[in-house]
Amino acid sequence: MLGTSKDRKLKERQSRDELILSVAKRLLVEQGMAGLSMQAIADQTDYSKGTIYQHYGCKEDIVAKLAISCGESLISMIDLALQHAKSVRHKVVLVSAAYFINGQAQPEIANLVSNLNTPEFQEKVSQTLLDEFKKNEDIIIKRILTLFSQGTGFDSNKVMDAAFGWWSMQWGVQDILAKGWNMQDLGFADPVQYFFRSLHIYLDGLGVPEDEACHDWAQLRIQAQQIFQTNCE
Amino acid sequence: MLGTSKDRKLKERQSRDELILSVAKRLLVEQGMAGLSMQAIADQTDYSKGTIYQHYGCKEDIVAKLAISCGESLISMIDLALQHAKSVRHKVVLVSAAYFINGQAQPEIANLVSNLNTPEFQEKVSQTLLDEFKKNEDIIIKRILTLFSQGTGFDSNKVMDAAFGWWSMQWGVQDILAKGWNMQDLGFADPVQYFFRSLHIYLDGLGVPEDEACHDWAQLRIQAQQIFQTNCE
DNA sequence: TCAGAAAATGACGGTGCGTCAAATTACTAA
DNA sequence: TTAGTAATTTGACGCACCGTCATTTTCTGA
Repeated sequence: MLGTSKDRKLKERQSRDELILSVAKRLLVEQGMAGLSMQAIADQTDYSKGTIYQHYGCKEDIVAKLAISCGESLISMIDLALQHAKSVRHKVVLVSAAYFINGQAQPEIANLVSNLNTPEFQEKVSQTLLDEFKKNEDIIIKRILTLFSQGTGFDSNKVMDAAFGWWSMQWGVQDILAKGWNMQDLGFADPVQYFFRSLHIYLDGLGVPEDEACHDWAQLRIQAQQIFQTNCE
Repeated sequence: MLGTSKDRKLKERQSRDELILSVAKRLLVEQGMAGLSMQAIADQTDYSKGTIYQHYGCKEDIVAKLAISCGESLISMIDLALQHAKSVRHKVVLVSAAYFINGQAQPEIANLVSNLNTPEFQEKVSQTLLDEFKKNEDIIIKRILTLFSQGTGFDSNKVMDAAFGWWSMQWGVQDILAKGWNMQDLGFADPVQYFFRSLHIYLDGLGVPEDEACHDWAQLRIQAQQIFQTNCE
């Protein structure tokens, strides 16, 4: 009987936690970072500010939590991509596709990631969550390193070069998309398409063998969505 | 006599403007974005808040102004790079070097650039300054487009691809450096070196002819600093 | 039913932004 | 020189948000 009461409390706490996160997410989607205030979350959850603070020590912790779970869904998509594709090139391209599809599924959250790396943010967010967030980045880069070290014959230096280049390119585009940087004005109608073309150029430079299965983004997109569907429903 | 009085006022205003910007810059360098408050600027300039607000309608405008002048110095460095280098590859590499050297000369300011592209920021900053900022980006991307269209034989599509890939890579690394993303933990000791290696790989993929004059970053750095010295003294 | 623990609350102090009526300074013309 | 006017400067004020904590409310188990 004692257990029951504790269990119930735990469940209640957890469901409230979910409520907080979902309200935070909605606020973020509807009003952006500026609209995300602890008071607003309190109002919309019908709890008081103090109660919210028992779950998260600061606004930044909430944002971090959202970003972390977004990162987790990305990782699981990446894993599916790596399982599915055969050639190295196909794998790389599908991993990038995972980024875009994950980003399109929850744009507001995916865009938070770049905030997490600012000093102002890191000063405030709790160490635990920051570590968790960094662990996700670590996992992804490790996946990329193994990806490039298997089946290419690259030595370890070249593997690093390859991973770094991919990483910076991916991050660059991500940020370009995130900031809504109007590439149209600069003459780039569809950044994602340009990205994939550039990525292929980079892979050419690395000497990664071609693979027709992954040259067209429109096609790849459908392919990727099928692979990732477990995460998209 | 009437003119003199007006002139004096104009000069006073301008010198105060410079004072405000220099104080803002110092605050930014010493305490980061968090330490940059209108009150702090007022205190340190010995003017009142109201007076500061006659120069800049909001904090964001000040940041924008700093970022714009940083962008201008970058552009002049890029122009020097383009004048100086002969081969396409050398030009591209020197332009990237300009980014790094400009960024290292004034890291706190260079890192602001990514802030300017957030929606929160753009909501607040004045349209005039935002336009000016965007014009700088426009200028740079145009330089890159001409760079890739001259002496390569690329058709206009390939020129766009080339420019986009370079742009995203450059921006990706810039952000990685800006956020102090500890690449060391991930195994990348010197991101800038990795970047240049990746850039060469990308240029290889594009089919841009090799040029020994620009393969080593340590060497290139010295070269670049000489070219840019007019901006660095 | 009730005492004591646990949890929720929101008023409060603190900080920063941006405004604006009042005070100060500068200018002009007699 | 001086009185009146225009321009400029000032900082107190209203507002919004953060994070805290004494008080109140709810829960628990005897």
